[in-house]
Amino acid sequence: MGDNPDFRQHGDRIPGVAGGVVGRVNDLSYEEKRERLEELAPEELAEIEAGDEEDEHDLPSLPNAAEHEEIRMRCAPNPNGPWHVGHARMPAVIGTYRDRYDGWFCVRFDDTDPETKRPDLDAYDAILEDLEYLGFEPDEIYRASDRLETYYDHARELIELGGAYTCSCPGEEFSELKNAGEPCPHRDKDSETVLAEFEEMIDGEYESGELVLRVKTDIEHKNPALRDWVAFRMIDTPHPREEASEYRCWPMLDFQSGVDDHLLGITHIVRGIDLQDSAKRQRFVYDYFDWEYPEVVHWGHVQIDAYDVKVSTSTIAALIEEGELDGWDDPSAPTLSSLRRRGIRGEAIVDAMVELGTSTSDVDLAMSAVYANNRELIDDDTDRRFLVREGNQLPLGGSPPDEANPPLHPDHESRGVREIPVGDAVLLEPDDVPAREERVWLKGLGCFQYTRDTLQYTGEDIDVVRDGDVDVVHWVPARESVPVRMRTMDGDVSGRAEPAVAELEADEVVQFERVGFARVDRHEDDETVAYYAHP
RNA sequence: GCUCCGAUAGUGUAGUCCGGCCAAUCAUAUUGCCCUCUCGAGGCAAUGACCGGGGUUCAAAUCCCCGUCGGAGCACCA
Repeated sequence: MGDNPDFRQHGDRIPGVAGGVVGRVNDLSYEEKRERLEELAPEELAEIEAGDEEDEHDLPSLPNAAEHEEIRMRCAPNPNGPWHVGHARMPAVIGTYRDRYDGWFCVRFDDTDPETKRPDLDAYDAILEDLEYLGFEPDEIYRASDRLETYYDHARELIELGGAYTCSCPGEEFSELKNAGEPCPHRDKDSETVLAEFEEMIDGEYESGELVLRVKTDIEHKNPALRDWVAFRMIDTPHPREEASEYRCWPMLDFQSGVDDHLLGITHIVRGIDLQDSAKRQRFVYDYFDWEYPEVVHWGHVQIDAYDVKVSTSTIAALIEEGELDGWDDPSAPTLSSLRRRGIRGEAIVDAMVELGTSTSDVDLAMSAVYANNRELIDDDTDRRFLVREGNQLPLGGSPPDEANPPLHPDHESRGVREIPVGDAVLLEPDDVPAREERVWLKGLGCFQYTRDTLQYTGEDIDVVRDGDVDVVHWVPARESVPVRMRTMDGDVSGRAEPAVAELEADEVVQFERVGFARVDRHEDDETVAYYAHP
């Protein structure tokens, strides 16, 4: 139409004409379409078929991936506690990219604040365990607190390049100058003085707040967030790691992370929008050193539905401290260790995180998506068992069989059947107790009518269920069942299970029929403890 | 106040760069039906979205402008 403006007045007929053609094309088989396209436009076909491979990935391609010999990424957690569900996003995404590009990723603990974000010594290993649970093994592990000398060396070099200055302005005063776009009096110091003062910082000759090293950026930059930011500051509190406890002069994230990303050969940085300006800040350092900045992907925050507690390490820690939660793996804690204890596979979480993509807007993760993934992973392998929660006891009459033999898995009869002794009374969940004179089908056992306070065995065959007149319910023998405490997100539920549950291996995941999936946690003297996963 | 981002069904996502049956993809969710000795699994179906307003154009989810809403940074936190 650009070539033939005369056609424009007939533009509204395009849908009619194109529609017919599209209709005819849609009627062709896949092979016919492919053949026809090969005749008309082989290069288009090639593009489409390349695209087909692309479509198998849930994540968008990494920017300029082809230009790098090896895709190298890092996961840079602050070890201030075990991971919550939201933390799974980073390993899920970069681990998925690593597999896709045959790349590399490391875990680098950015533990450079011994005070405000004080590292928790147990968290280093806890995080690595969480990572293993998710199914990833890092190619390398680093701790920033091992690398202080490297950061100092680069700071010295930066000072010699005239890219940094020591500054003793109180924070508030500097902030005012900065917001006005005015340099502070320390900005023009010669580099010998700066270097000497920086060495004194390293030697611990200043106290917290007395002197910082700033990167000289552009004091009039239109974005105030980028103006002369702090690279090193003094911290009086010793680092909890023995190896790092003597250091007092600590780099800020933007300096440490910027230097490390270069030294580790990181090609792609994935991080949250809270660090949107980090790349812009770090670029000033990169420019001084004449380094090339990695590609950056930013994503928004993840909210997770289904949890009452706020998903943040410090909030969870506080709730544990107050006794609101039993620990990091309490069933209602939004942590990875909790999901693991509930029998949810790390893979289910990873898949859900990958499905979220890498959009810069904030996203909500629906736990139902994780549950759906997990159900798909485990359903086929999971044996069925009966658990009756807060059961009502009902005597049996009419000489029912001594033993019931429901299958371990309805879709796999070859796995065999369970052997559940019946006895002279059963427990039913309150909602399942039939009305007077009504019938109910006890799964794997038979049909019963509720008459004169007893369940009378009627001996009818399964057709009564197929006719739709009789509800099918789960049950346990009143006497030979075993006590179970099932821990759920909404609190503990007591119940009784078929006897074999007392013999299950810890860690086995079962489906309590009509209740949901749960993981057997342990057997205590008087009860079995299970953790509920999901319906 | 200054500076950056972003906005497609309940949720997430594809499409946006390069406008053209996009009366919009897929998954999940919810509901109904079929199947099943589970409320699980499987099958089928329904529900449900381009933030608003202008502009450009024969044609706008897509490009431009203005709003609105949301997020982020302006830390000696990460």
